[in-house]
Amino acid sequence: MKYWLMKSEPDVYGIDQLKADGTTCWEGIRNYQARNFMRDDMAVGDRVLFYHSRSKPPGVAGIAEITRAAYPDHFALDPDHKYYDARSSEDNVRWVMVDLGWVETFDRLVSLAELKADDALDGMLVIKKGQRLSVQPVEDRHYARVLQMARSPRS
DNA sequence: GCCAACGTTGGC
DNA sequence: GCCAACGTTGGC
Repeated sequence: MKYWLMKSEPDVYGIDQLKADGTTCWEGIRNYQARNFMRDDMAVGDRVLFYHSRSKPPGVAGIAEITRAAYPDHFALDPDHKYYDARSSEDNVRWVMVDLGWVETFDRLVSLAELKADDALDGMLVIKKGQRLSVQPVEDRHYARVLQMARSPRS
């Protein structure tokens, strides 16, 4: 099983919404690196740190899991949809999506500031300056450490 | 809301 | 294939 971090703006789609929905399709990824991770490396059962971006504060809000592996993002074919991509066609959709299922909402948000301050998370992608990738791989030990932080009081 | 950092596009 | 212009992301 692999571990990931996926970003979402809670104003748009937060972990509470995922919990309410149970599962959702993760459409609208329009970055090749993120797409390639989803298409080539994600598998059903992989665990995801669900990260709230552009919020106060930003941070990891909980856990999701991959419930369906990559399949074509058909929203790319709909001219009226915000995720329409004119370069995609029925037999060649350039973008993929996966399905996410809710697993857990942390009792407390583990903020970006905390992630940055924790020595055990050195090298984690999300804390790197200018890192905009909305789908990122997470090392096993980093994933375990974030869970540990979520389950202990803020120090 | 600002703007630095980054990815993509397209003219040449 | 270079790179300037542009659009987007996301912390602050």
